[in-house]
Amino acid sequence: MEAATVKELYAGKGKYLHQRIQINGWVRTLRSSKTFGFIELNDGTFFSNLQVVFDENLANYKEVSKLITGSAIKVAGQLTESPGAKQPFELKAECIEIEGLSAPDYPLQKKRHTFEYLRTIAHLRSRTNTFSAVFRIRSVAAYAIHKFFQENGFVHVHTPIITGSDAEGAGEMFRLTTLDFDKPPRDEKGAVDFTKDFFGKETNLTVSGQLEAETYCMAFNKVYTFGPTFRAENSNTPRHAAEFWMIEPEIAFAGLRENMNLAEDMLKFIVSYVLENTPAEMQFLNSFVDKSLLERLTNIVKSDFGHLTYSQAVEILKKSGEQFEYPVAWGIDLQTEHERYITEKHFGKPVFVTDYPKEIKAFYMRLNDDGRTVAAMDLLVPGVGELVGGSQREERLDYLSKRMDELGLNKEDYWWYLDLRKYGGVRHAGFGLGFERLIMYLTGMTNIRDVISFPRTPKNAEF
RNA sequence: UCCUCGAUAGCUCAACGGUAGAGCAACCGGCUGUUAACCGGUAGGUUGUAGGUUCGAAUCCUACUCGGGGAGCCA
Repeated sequence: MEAATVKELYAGKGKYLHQRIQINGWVRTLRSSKTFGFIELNDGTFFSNLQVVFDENLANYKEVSKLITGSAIKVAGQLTESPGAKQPFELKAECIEIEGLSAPDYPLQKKRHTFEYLRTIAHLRSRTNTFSAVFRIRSVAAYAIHKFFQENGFVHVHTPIITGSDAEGAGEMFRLTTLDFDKPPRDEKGAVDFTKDFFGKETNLTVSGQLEAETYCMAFNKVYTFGPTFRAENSNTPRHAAEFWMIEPEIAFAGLRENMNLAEDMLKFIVSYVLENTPAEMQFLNSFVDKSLLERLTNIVKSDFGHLTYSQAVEILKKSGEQFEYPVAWGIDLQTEHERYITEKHFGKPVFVTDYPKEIKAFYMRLNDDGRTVAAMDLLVPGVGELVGGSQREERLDYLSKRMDELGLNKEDYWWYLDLRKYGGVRHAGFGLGFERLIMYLTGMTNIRDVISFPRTPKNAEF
């Protein structure tokens, strides 16, 4: 008999009822009495479990009734309507084959565990309801992202993970080397001689694929990257990880307005797609993790995102009458508390803040006509804060060169980036979306370590 | 990195200067429709680590390690 899946049983709408089937899965919990018992079986294909009923007619009744949580079994029997209220059908076992026993010290109980404890058993936590929901949603969301961009004419670019430029300007980098740490080769000045290293120069793990993506944007018009990113910042917060995934679209012949429209369309598409395709998971998270999750996500799809400039945001904050811990003044970057006020209290929905002072933004952002702000945009969302950061890029070679000089950047390191402005450079724009922050937003999980399978954070690279 | 709170049985917690306990899990037994099943029993501990104060420390003090929350950096 070929094995069916629990997903098929739920999708089959009665097709399997009163049929003999086989299901392979893992015991989530077991309740037994003298002559019969129940097993909650999860086969990994679906969020919900299948209730298996077994009785003393089984040849191995005694062994089955003593199965420890986590054990793997194969069950053959007839699918019937269930008299119990909590499940539409159940499997009357005729034969249960024990495929892999679990040990008595199995660390997962049917009781609720703290997320902190589950992080210490990250190799097993995917067997819990919450992590089963989170990681299926993560998978579906990743698919939705590719679907959105592919269906809108974007080309997916795999930008390098190893980068030779040490000046991408987005934070501390992890150095990559094959040199012997105990006795590295030295040059005549006594410094480490990286010309003897694997690549013949200093190399690091990427902190952003944006600059490389821009080069492909000038060939394909619309491109996106979706890959891992590494930051060696000593950030100890629920929102930062040393290894995370980013989505970075880049569009040609487009400015800030098109950029914001793209971000809004993309976000709405992903949210709708996830809501539509993982209803059981969303319902569970809404009940046990974040009671306002469904309302918030539905609201996202329906509402038009807010728009205001940085200057307007500063005015609103000044007039708000709120007591902020940090002062509000034009020219200073918005603090987390300021961003939260704007998106959560003043607007109550996602908001684009645009046109920041050039001093607090990156060198590649396009200078506005006022000469003191750049065409930048941050998307702030309730609960998570900054979800998207982007800008129109400076396509004018003279402006870009001048700005790099002002900031003391070595233009030789960026020769290929500057070439883009020389050979048919056009208006273009793009943004970066932190994938894990999106997953946090989609699931209601409040710690980034709980939306990454094996999170890497300062002092933690277990597994 | 800074501020702050915490660490006691496998898990979740209690004991707040005077003999370390409970629920769940595990193990043994009972129970004919359970669903965080229920009922009875057994076993389980150098109280995060290292010092100090005290007749006596899980409890008070110091340092360190790890974890939570907040901040910075950012996505």
